[in-house]
Amino acid sequence: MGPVMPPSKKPEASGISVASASLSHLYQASSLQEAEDLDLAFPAPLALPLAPLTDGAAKPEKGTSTPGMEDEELTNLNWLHESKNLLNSFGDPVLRSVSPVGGEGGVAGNPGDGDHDNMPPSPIAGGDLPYDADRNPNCKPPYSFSCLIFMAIEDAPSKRLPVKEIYTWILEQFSYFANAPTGWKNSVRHNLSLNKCFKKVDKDRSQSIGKGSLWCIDPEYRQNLIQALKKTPYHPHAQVFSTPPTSPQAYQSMSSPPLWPGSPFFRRNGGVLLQVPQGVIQNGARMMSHGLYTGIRPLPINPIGIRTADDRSVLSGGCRKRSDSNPPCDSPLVSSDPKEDHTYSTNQSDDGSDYTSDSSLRPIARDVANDSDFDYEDDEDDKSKIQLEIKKEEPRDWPIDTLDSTPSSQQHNKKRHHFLKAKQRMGVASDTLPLKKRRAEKPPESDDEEMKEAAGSLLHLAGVRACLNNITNRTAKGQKEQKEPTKN
DNA sequence: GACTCACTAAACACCG
DNA sequence: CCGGTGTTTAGTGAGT
Repeated sequence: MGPVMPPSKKPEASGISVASASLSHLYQASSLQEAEDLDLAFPAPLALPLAPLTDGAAKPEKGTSTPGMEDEELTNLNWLHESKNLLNSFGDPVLRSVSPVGGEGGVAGNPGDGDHDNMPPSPIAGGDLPYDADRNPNCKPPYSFSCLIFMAIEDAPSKRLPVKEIYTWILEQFSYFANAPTGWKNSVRHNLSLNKCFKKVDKDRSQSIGKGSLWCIDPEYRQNLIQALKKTPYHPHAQVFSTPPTSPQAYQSMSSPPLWPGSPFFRRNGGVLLQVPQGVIQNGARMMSHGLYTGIRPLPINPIGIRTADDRSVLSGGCRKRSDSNPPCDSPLVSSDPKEDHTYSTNQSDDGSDYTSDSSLRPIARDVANDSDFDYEDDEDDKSKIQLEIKKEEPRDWPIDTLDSTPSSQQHNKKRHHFLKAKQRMGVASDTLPLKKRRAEKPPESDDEEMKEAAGSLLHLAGVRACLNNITNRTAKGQKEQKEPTKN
């Protein structure tokens, strides 16, 4: 059922330090069940009853929590757990054979797009129909290659994979590629080479993986990939946001679960991806995480299904790889140079700013990654470390609208505009402005509160406020009890 | 229409 | 020599 790691070698640490206690357990849990057996995954209780899990995974019991976790983490894991429940209600095939989201533009595009007729056509290329994994087992994954590679690598215990195993992982997770011509492999290699997010690890002499190198995620851009991943697989149901279901049951009856939080990759990793940038957590996800309806994802500002420039830039701009030499961070690996540019990747963020060449503009991931020898694998509590680091170096203007992508909807366009107006009223730079400009325009201290308000405005516009209030009231007590007394 | 982005295709070099 | 891997360039389609 769940994703299966290729029966391959899992190279031990060569270039990279490995193994954190908690996080590595999360990573190494080969299944959700295992992760939960370790009491690591989805530790936060839910305040409201959810449908029973269908995969047999134990639902965290009310009142239990993972010691040492921050409340934000807990609340986000709440969100994760909710998502997991939701996803479980849809079954695994959904995760493996999802339809493209948000039209053709940009989403793993091509085999299946028009001119490549030997590919199975995308059954719902327009993104207007709910995907149906049963009926369309070979529909195109909604993930870009960047995301696919990212997931593959992240899914590996060592966080490094040779390209061949990346192929394998993708094939195992998405049957779509089994029937696809091998061109996608070229795309994978192309992406590995050009995308800054991916770095080549110098092969350990002792390792005999055959040809090629190991590839890993550049910690500097990991957050970008996470962002990209979060927004990529989203199902095109505008009503998810416009008219939130009034009950968990209603929500679960919806045919458009958020894929990302419950993806095999995500489940395997026990919610690690919830380490979203602080701006997201504080301004949106945190609020939303009190809700039960994971379909109402944090700050669904984007018109659903539309991959905006912001969206795309997360994949490319922040994650661009320069062709040769050197890593900017202390990452052990490597063969990329964020100081150079590339034709395919201009290394611009959504705004056109180049935060690879301007360290001050780099996303938080940089700070996390560059913080001495930060390695998301090697610290005992690196998970919380990440949270803490993110807290410290919040990318204030981490585009909030990078959270979602589902098919375009006028309603959501309107909401987005409302939100932008709200932000403007509050003096917050529009997220449509280039990152540099936004940073320049923003008052350094107040934006957090402003963003919270903006988030609130948006949520209100999205019609989820009432829902939130309900949930918050109901869960406030329980969450209070869960919080660790010492934070930060 | 310009620009940006993700992607495919192809060519080429390198290596085991 | 062959095949896999990695890099680079060109071109396309889509969104902004």
